[in-house]
Amino acid sequence: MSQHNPDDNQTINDATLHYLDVIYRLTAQEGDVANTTDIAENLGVTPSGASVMLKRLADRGWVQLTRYKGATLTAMGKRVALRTIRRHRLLELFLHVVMKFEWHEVDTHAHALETSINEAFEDRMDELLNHPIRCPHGHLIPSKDGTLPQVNDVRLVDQTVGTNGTLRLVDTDNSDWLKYLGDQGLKPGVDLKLKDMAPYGGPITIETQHQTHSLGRNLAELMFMEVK
Amino acid sequence: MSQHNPDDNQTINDATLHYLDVIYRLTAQEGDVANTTDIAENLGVTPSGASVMLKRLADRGWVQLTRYKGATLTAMGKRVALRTIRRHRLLELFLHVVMKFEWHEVDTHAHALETSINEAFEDRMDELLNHPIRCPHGHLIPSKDGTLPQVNDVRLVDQTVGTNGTLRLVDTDNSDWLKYLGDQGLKPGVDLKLKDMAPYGGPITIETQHQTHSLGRNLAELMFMEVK
DNA sequence: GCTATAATTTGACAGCGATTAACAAATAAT
DNA sequence: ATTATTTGTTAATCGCTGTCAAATTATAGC
Repeated sequence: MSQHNPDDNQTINDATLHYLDVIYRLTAQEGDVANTTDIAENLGVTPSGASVMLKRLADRGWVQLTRYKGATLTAMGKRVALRTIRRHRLLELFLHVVMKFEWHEVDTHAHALETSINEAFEDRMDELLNHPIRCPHGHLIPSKDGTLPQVNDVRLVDQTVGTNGTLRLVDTDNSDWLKYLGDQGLKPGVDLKLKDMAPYGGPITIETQHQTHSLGRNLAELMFMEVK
Repeated sequence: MSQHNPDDNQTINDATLHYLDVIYRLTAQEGDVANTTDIAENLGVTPSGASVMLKRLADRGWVQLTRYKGATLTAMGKRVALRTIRRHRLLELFLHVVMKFEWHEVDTHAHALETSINEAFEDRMDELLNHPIRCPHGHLIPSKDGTLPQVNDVRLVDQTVGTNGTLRLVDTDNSDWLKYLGDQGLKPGVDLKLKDMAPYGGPITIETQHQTHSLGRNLAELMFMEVK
């Protein structure tokens, strides 16, 4: 499509938006550079295809490219990426809260829609959801001007045994893992206590109101909490 | 976009879906043929562009083409078109009822989204809206197997003065006209009585519960009612 | 029936986002 | 330091949907 957006994101096409989105996510930590292979993988295209496209995006001013090194977003690219991410996360929450999709289903739907909605739709979701700051997984929703809310999320695995707090973010879009965690009641908002951390990458034991859970390190590493 | 639909409408691309949609609407009355210029106009492309694309659609089996005459849909094309129309109309109603958009705004939004949603989204809207049979303008929503509900809509201008009934359909997507009629309270569902029809294409006078309206023939011709 | 006009199609080509195959640079391993 | 491996780029090409200009067909008027 795809160019039927009634307004804004003016004439930026779907492909560009998806590239910017992916590059943004791959360079989320300050100083990071997104490499061609990762970008290609995230978009489901071949590295050579991504390479060609990245050159175009650089020519058009969205991307800062260092040959054989990788890509970052320009200020302009970042602004557009944040707008897409805002729409994606608002969509995820909308799909979950209003349309009653499960939290592990919303990413796929949101992805398909994020480049088709316009500003009025974005604004309407924002109103209906009462200006939320997080998607169902806990990711922050950028404001329209591209700023992110300030929060105190810390990695579960960086805390000491005995820490109390509230689960705030599960940082993955892997549908299977999300379904598993959701079935256990481990979604943002639950209060929990860190009971045990086995050494050498062993499992983490956490306690919620109702039960005790033992999680592999890979899953635990995705989880962020706000300490009480 | 645009090919990010998680499922179904398998790999039929946006352009194809929009062509089929337009051709379906231009051939709604039995026996009609859609001519190239009209199709082009409805899609915002040049007639030559439409001509090229129509040839392709014919080669791919969506369209029945008679050179220099016009296009109709094949059974396959009709099935796909009806699916898109179903999604469009469900979206319109969803946008109106759930997202609180005005009835004259929904067509544009629905158009942008109709090729991006998947079957799960379609089904969910259908459930949330309780399996509706009409969009906000009164157009019928085809079922998933492509059948249209049976109704008794008749043209207002074909009735005799004194007829009572309920407004059921306003057959236009012209946003200005819709806004005007909506502001007058003339939306599907209102009861009305035909008070007067001036001859020679003159205005039609109708009475609703609260007031009397005088409408030009062009507007009146868009309106369909169910006679009491 | 012939001609003027309108509608339609064809041909040549462009832009975009992909692909594959061949080549080049960077990096790690010995 | 040289080689092998991994990663990235280029060149040629494809499929898709368009454009414009020119040629063709249909249609209406006389």
